[in-house]
Amino acid sequence: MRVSELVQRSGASLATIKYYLREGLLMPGEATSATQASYGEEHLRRLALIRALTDVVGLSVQKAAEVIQLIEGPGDDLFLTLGAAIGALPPYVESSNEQAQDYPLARTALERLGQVYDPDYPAVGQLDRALTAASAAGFPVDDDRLELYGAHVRAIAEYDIDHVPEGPAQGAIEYAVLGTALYEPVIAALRRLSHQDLAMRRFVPDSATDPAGS
Amino acid sequence: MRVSELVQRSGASLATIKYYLREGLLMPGEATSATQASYGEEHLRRLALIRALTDVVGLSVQKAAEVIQLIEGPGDDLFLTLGAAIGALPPYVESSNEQAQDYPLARTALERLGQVYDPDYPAVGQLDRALTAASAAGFPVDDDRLELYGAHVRAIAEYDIDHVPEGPAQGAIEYAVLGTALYEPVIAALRRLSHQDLAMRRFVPDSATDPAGS
DNA sequence: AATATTAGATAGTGAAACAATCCAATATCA
DNA sequence: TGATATTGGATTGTTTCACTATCTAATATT
Repeated sequence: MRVSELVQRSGASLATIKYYLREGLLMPGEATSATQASYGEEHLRRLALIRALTDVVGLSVQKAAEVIQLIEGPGDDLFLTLGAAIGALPPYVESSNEQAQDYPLARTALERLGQVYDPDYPAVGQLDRALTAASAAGFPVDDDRLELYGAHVRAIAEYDIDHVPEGPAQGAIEYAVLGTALYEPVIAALRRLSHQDLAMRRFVPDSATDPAGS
Repeated sequence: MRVSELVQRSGASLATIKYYLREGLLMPGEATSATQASYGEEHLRRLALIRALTDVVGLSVQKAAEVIQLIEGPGDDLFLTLGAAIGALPPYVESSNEQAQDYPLARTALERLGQVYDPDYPAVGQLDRALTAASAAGFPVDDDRLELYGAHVRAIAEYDIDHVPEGPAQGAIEYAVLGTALYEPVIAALRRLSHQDLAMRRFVPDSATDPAGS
């Protein structure tokens, strides 16, 4: 298909597509002449991925480009590649490429959960920041909460790991990175909706049979 | 304390503090003269909250202002206030203030989970967007995954609801809004770290006693 | 009295994410 | 075959955001 059709089917404007082409998020179409190129279904899927990463996950275009580069041509070290991809996900913590950070809150939390972790893994810094921010704002995560959250999150993570597709490392990386990124908003939304469900059942008597409260 | 001390203790620059004052995120200090005002601990806490909402939760300054307004002076309808606050949280979905949306994916998902929900609640749109984006990018949420996620997320939400502080509605709103917002990054980071923990235990034999793999 | 600080107002800055325009080369259609 | 439309490639413009800087006049501090 030509660009005009890609514009129609993807919903993105021509200017936006050209921009993504320039920034390397979208691969160029197969050139058929000096002024024509043909695009395929993979371009449509890519556009959907870009919108998912930017609009839903909340990545900047540059971070989305990083993630896409990583799942396109993963390095030989699976853990390094995965770590780099996780590091690009929000909330972004600038990696201290010099001295290793201490991350005291994250460390004690992970020890309490009995979890194995690599201190250089970006998510450690992300956890520390999240715990620090919650405390500073007056909502510290106490041990009870941490343990309950940890147990249920671990069950979710186990399901994720159990369903890594077999086959080439490429597919596993893609599943790991995009599954981490794309399912997070799902989990967040489900939690918000569970809050509402529980609150309605508890505080609004007939809500179970009359959701809208009309 | 004077502004200079607030600058020191908060880590924010004077220009930034003035900006937050202008935008209504930070309440003005008590004026002691035409060119002096005194600030207290509540200003420090507020600054920490602003940074938590912007840096960690990922809100824009304007959305953070909305959230702060809502928890400062909650309306008389608890559910409306809560819905408005949730609506300001990312991923931001513009509310269709005209015709009610359909949200087919979210609807079937919530029906399968047997959850009560208000279709006007912003999280419904957020869930739909997240499910749609995941599908379009090639990672649909199948029923098994949905049910497992749903069950564990519900357990987390139950803990949240069980620990709503007693007392005035003001405190409950604040807990609900900030607990929703501030604990989400904690949950996300814990999931990422559980992935790593499980992957290491599964694929790297001695990792349980040698986390860094040194 | 000299110097420093501050509130309040206004203007400026740099990055980000496109959007618009231009040109020359090709397609497409009448 | 000629007129019109589309496209690739490059460049420039626009808008928004989150600050940052500057200025003035009044007050604090030394």
